[in-house]
Amino acid sequence: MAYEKKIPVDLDCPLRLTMSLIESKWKSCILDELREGIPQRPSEIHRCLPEAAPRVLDIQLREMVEDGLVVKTIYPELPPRSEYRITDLGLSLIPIIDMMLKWGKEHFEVFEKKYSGQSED
Amino acid sequence: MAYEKKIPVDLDCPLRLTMSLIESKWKSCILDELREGIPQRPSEIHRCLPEAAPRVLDIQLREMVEDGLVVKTIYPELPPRSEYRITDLGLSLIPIIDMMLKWGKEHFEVFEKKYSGQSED
DNA sequence: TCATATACCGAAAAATTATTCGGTACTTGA
DNA sequence: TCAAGTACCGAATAATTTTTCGGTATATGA
Repeated sequence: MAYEKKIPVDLDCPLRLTMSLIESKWKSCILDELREGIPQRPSEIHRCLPEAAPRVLDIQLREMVEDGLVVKTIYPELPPRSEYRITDLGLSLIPIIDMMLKWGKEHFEVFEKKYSGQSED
Repeated sequence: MAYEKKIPVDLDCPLRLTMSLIESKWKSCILDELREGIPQRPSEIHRCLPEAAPRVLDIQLREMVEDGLVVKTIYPELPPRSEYRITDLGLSLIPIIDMMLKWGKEHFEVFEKKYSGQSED
């Protein structure tokens, strides 16, 4: 595991279970990236999400493999090559991702105004 | 604001905008609690979510007020009384909460097995 | 030879979020 | 008078997550 948790995930709450799989900073974006089912190399994912530190994507992709949301294929070549592909389990989260995407687009302006003067202190 | 962020929320990504409103540990549960539209006092919310530290609920409720997901009514009485009620904006997130609730219930067993030996180290 | 690209990892630092503790102020009921 | 309940808040601490930095190893092209 990437991060050792001292407090276990609360499995009694279905809401928190679902959240725990997608709440990390880039996981929802990764799922959105892989949604078409086309396998992508880590370097491609990095380029699609340039604001994310490559190390975080590594870590979050590995967690998503552990959670069964994506699968990883390693090709024994040099220079090294590997690919990540979304699984059926990962695909089953896409409707949720879509609703969040839709909601975010619809309510954009409200928060654009609200947080326009964010980092001035 | 409760926690001062040094890195601003990425408003360019609708997904991350939506996530930022609900990803805190108890916000989705609070929305689920208030979904019926019945105003609830902080102490009632605390009792409904006994695993949450009261202080966190205070902070997250305040953030949700700032984000316009709930409204707070303070009654100028003694002992003090106040109530939180979900807004239309908050209600518009309920379909997303519902899908996550549904997904979590449907995929429970997989993760129950996977994380059964979590806190043994 | 040297820079760049590939994929990955460990360790430390920084940032964020959650928790605990103690305090304010006033009321009711034992 | 004292305990408990109400609603808060500040500050310190703990836990978690993200970021940065440097390193491994090999291949290609300038």
